[in-house]
Amino acid sequence: MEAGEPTSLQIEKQSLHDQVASRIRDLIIEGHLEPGSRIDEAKLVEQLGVSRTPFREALRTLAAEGLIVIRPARGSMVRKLSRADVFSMLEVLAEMERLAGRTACERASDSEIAHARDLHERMLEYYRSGERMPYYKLNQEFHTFIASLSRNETLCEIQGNIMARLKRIRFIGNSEPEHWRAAVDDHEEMMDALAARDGQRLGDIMAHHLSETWQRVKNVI
Amino acid sequence: MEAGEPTSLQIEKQSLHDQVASRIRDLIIEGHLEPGSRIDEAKLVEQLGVSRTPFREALRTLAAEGLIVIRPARGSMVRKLSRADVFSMLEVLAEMERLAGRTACERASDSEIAHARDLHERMLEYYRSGERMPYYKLNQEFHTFIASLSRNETLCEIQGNIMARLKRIRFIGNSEPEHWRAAVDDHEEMMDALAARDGQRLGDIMAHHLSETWQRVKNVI
DNA sequence: ACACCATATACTGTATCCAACCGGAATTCG
DNA sequence: CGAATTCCGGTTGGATACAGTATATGGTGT
Repeated sequence: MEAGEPTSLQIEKQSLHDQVASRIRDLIIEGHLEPGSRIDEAKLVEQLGVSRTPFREALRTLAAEGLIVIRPARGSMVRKLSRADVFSMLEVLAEMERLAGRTACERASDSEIAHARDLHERMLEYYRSGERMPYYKLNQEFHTFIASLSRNETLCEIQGNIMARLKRIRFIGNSEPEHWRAAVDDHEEMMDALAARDGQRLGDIMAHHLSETWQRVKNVI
Repeated sequence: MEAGEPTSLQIEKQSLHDQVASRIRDLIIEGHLEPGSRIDEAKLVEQLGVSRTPFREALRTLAAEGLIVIRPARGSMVRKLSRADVFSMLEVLAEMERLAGRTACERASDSEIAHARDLHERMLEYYRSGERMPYYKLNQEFHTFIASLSRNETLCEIQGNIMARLKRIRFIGNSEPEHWRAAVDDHEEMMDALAARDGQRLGDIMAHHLSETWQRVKNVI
């Protein structure tokens, strides 16, 4: 959701609660805060070296983003995703990516498509050398980039939000070799469709890609 | 502070910032706070009779929802939607409703479809008697209900969020009689498709319905 | 007239206090 | 002896006062 514009010359005059929110987001995504675990306000405030006010503001933000749950007078906890939660997110995300794929083919410039190709090539290398983590990072970037080609701000925002919520789970997902291979094949097809500017096909592949993710992931939860 | 939903026996143990957030949300949606206008923290705090702490937490929530914009050290303002913003939201919303329509046909019970029919009939009456406001309210409820039939929590959440952002604009939208009539016709078709459990068709109509909304609205912004 | 500086007016962040509430433990009663 | 009630500790929620800082405004000097 944040991660805004590195392009603009804007001074990153982020307010403290934004920084705190980003920090906690990372802690959650990277697994330093277990899903379902209580968030000890006093302890985290101590660790981060900020006072309670901006910290609590940050918690409200994360709650609105759906990353944590706040129960009045009982503190907040990292949101634990149920099977149904994950399925519903993937179902929505699939349609988001379908839309992104369809419109990207209409709205992207040639150089942007070339850049997508470049990202894809680099992912291929990481796949061949079996480096999961860099592949995973690039994968995120690839999907985010395709979304941006839709020129649809709202779509980017929602896609980013859902991906943030699912990050840890998706990472777990492609641990098995054959799954990983299938994912890479999908990406190959995506690049074909994008190069041919076949929006319908690209959208279908991207949606299908996520239904495969569900197959991958559903037994792990 | 009339909260409004006495529907379930749910304990109304809402924390203060939630109440404040709802209150401000209503102020924005009902137009008491103009888009683009600065939000005078001190004044609103005074009016609402709360202190700054829950108020600012509420602002953070609304910012995460996209209803207001907070610029560090320069205060917050009601988000002003550009043409592109509205288009992007409608484009996303259309896909959301398409998904809702498609899956609703698979997952809804007969009695739920009957309830949708009931909502539709009541809307028809308001249409015939020309009562815009009650029609509008029921219209919101109708679309929200269809979304709920998808059994997809995430979809409901996002659809609700986008609808909240667009509420004022959509209300402006159907001021012209012929547009209103077209909208009613769409709803008639929706009910047909839902009754026939033709998910593809229902999804298409609902998406098309929103592209009409864009045609309605685009000149007003 | 324009530029620059000083002051005023916010908004942001901190610290502290008190009240309300949840959960568990101890006590009491059946 | 078991169960319900009560009490208490710890945590969260809300209010307020205060300090720091950035923006904006207005005035002054060239």
